[in-house]
Amino acid sequence: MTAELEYKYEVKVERRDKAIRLDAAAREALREAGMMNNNKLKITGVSPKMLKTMKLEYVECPVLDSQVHFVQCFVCPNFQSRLNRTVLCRGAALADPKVTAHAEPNARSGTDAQRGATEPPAQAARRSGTPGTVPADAPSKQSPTRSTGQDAVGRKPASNAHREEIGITEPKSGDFSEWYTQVVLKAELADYAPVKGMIALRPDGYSIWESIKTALDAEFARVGVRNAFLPVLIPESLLTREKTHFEGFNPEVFWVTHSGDAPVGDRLALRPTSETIAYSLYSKWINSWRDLPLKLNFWNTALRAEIKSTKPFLRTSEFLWQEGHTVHATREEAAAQVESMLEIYRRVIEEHLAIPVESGRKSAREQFVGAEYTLTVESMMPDGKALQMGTSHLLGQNFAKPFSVKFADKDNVEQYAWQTSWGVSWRLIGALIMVHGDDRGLVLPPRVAPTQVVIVPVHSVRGDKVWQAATDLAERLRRNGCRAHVDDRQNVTTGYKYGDWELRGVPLRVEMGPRDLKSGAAVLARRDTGAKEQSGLENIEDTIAGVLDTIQNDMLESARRRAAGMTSMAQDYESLVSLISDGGFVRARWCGNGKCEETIKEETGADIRLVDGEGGSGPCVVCGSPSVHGALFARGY
RNA sequence: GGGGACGUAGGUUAGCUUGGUAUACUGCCAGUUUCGGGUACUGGAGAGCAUGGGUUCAAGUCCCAUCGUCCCCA
Repeated sequence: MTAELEYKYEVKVERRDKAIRLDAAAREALREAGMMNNNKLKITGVSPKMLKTMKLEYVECPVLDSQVHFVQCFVCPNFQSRLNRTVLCRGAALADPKVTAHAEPNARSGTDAQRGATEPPAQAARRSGTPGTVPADAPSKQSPTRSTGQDAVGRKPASNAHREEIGITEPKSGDFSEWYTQVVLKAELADYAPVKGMIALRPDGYSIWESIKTALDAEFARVGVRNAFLPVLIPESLLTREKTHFEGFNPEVFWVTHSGDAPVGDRLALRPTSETIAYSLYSKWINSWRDLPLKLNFWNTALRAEIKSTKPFLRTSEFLWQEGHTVHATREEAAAQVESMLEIYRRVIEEHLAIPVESGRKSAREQFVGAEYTLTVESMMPDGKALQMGTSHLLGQNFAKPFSVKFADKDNVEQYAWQTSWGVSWRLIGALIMVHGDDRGLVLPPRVAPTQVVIVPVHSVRGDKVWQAATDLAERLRRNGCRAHVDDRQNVTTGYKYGDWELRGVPLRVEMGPRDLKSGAAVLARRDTGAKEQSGLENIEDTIAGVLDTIQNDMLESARRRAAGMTSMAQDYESLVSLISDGGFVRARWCGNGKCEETIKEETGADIRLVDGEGGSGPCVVCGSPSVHGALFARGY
């Protein structure tokens, strides 16, 4: 009996009438399944407690459809008395549509029931791991259909799905936003944190940030900027001191209102930016012209509530950045500082991140709240939207006055100081991903790549000749100042490794196998172009250094070409509108009037990314009045 | 401001219509095997189903509420 019990029928019990009824078909089915013996019925889906406490009234016996199913049955000697629960069945459910049935009331308890209780057959079956013999009658017809069905519909897609799961499933040219998110997550640059709009930076992501930081620090040092640190909490009174500035940030400020359970007196803001706290301190630190210029930079995070549309690196409620704050004796000197910081940004972004930028001034509408003017570097993303890469502000004396940043000049006359602030954030990482990434994932320029070269030993186990050669090569490369890594994982295949490192954007892969060793060579595979070439092992450090340089340059060049292809020129308003809808930068003349800017914003969604005066003079594209402002329009992030 | 999707093992996910303590893949661990473009086999560990209520003998499944996340359009 045991053997016959492991199969396919599920019997559901409902409360309806007072009787248990099964029709002939159901009885037959149950009998086949061994669930019914004479008038003794085994019922599924009933808890012991249920059987104890309720009157069983109605039994349905739908035969399961096409799935392997675990069916539980209960031996029901007497529905009113105590019943023991036993597991009887396991196996493929088969066959026909529902058989709803009615049968004799009062199935009564019997010795079977007791036996079943003590020795549940199917548990035994389960333990032994036998899937249960399929009864000959039921399955033969359905079985082929079902199995092919499963193979076609279930199995194959499952394995495909797995493939896709590892790599990037969305082409860059498809749903760009989806592609971007996948690259961020799967290349393990960052992950979503439990709080909305916040992300965690993983080692590779942080490493890129460190590269940016290192590059900028070197440039900052060159122009006499030193690093320092400021607290994250800013008292409300300070934050509100410069009205315009505060109003610009107010909606985005996170407030700390309690310490423990006790309310704090003055609310404390989590810094949305540090101007206010910095300058309140600067006023203490600066007394005379001899204290100037004061040039400090702060590497920290800023917090701004992004309630809507957050995106890793591009719009996050907390972001890593640097903010520089300098103080000067004259406006000219401050203005020069603003220029030179912008130039530093341009150079670092192009030389290290290999992203071409446009630079210019923000319109009054777009500039930093509290600034006299704002300079900006902007880049075009492959989806046709512009991204602000960095800004540099001339603050004039707008903050010096409310914060009393004053100094005694050489004539001992008290003067308000002239100030600047400037910053870039981890948005640059977002730009890096978007500009260079491809359908296989991340593509990193060598200068900022956490791993510049990955060496994959082929046909190799740890400790053998090939492995030794790979390890030696890595050591040579490291000594040569190259970030190299040997992927000697034993549990994944070579092909997997290739795909894995491509996803992560490693610029150069070196393949070394027995064949290569024999010929004293290795294969170099470029991430950016996919090109493979053989290289002799002699002086391979130099070859690789050269290839990395080439990659770095090529990436900038190809990004330039793509950017150039996304910049167009509009002579009149109609062409401006149509060009904007195609995406990319559109250069046009603008009279400088905010109303014209507003019109374009409203009708096309594009704003003025920057004004650089290029393109000669002529009529404003909107109002036609004479203009000397050449401007770049685009939709933006 | 508007709209949509969703919360079940580390990840992806089945189950929800027709309530009966959960499916598979992947990843992970151990071992064998493989390795020149995502290897195969065997054996393991791993979730009580976002949270709180309610209905019920019984809730991942039904009802109510709350919280949270993601995406899209302005």
